[in-house]
Amino acid sequence: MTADVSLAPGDPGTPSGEPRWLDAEEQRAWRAWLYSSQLLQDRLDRELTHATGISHAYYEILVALSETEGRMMRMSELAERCLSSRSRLSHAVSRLEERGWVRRQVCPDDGRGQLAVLTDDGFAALEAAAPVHVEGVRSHLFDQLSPEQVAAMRDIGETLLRHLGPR
Amino acid sequence: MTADVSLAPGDPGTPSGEPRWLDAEEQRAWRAWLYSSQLLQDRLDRELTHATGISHAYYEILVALSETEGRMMRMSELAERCLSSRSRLSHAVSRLEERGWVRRQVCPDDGRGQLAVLTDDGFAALEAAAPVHVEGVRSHLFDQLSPEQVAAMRDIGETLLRHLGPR
DNA sequence: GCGGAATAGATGAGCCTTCAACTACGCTAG
DNA sequence: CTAGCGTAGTTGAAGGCTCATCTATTCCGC
Repeated sequence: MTADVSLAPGDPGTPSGEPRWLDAEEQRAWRAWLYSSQLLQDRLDRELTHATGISHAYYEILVALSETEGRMMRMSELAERCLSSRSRLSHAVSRLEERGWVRRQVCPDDGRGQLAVLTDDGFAALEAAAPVHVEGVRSHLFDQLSPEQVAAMRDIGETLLRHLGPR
Repeated sequence: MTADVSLAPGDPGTPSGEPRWLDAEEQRAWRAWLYSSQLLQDRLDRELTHATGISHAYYEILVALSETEGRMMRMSELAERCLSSRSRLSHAVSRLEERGWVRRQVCPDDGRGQLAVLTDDGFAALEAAAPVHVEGVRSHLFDQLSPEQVAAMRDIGETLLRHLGPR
C-alpha cells in the first residue's frame, strides 16, 4: 500500500555524472519519513487551528516570546528561532498585532531594530492553546513510539540538524 | 543552542484534566524532529525549485502520474497519493495544464470523473528534475545518516503512518 | 563628521492553500 | 422514470508565504 515512489530511474547521465538513484529500501525509508512528517504536522496544525484559532506557525511565535525575559524579542532573532524568513515573520507579527496579541516597539539599543512584545492577551491565548498542542504531540507522536524509537528520533533529528545547521 | 521550547507549563487544568506536559527530554526530541523535518523539506523544495522551476509539490504530482500505466490517474486518487486536498490538487493541475505538462480527460468509466494525464513535455520536465531531487535527498539525508539510523527512520516513519494512516 | 557598505525591517505583487459553496453525474428506491 | 442522496471535481475569495524592492539606521574608514 505504501507503494514505491519518486525518482523513476530516468535517462542515464543528465546533470553531471550518473545520479545516485535510490534503491527500493531507500525509497521506502524516504517515503515513510516524508509522509509521516507531513501528515503529523498537518494533523497537529489542523487540530490546533480548529480548537483554538491559532495556527502552529503563530503558536511558535507566541511560545518563543513567552520564554524570554520581558516576553519580547528582536524581530530577526524571533525569525531565526521560528525557522521563518524575516518577511514572513514581519507579516505574521502584523497579523498578531491586529489580534492584539503582540505589539511592536522600537529597540532601544538599535534604532533599526524592532522588538516584538507579547501582550497579556497574547499570553492568555497561548495559555489556552498550550494544552491542546501538547496533547496533540503526545497522542500522535509520543504515545505511538517506544522509548527506543523516541531516542532514535531525537538522535536522527539532531544529526540532521548539525548538517542543515541553525543558520 | 537548541534551546528548550514550546509548551510552557501554563495554568493547571485548562481543558479536561491536567495536560500531560512534555519533560525536557521529550521537548528536545520533539524539537529535533520538528526542526529537522522542516529544514530538510524546505531545503529540498528550495533547491529543486531554483534548479528546475518545479516545486516539490508539483514534482510529486508528476512522479505519481509517471508511475502509472498510461501515465494517467483519477483526480481523487492522485490527491490521496500526494497527500493533497482535492481542491488543492485541482488548482495545481490547472497550473500544470497551463505549462503543458498535464492535460485533463473525462474518465470513460465515470462521467463525473476526470483523468489527469502526463504529457510528453511533462515527462521530459520530470526526467530533467529527477536527478536534482535524488541528489538532494541523498546529500541532505542518506549521506548524513548511518545505516542503523536509516533503518530506525524508516521504522519510526512506518509506525507513525499506521497511526496517522491513509485513514 | 561624511560617504559608502551593510544590516533591520517593512511592503506589495504574485502564487499557493484553504474553505465553503456550487455543478454535474451516478445510484437507489419507490 | 424520477426524487433524493451521495460522490467527483471545480471555483472564487481570503489568508498566508516568497521574492524583490525599498527605507531607515548603523558601522567603518578616512
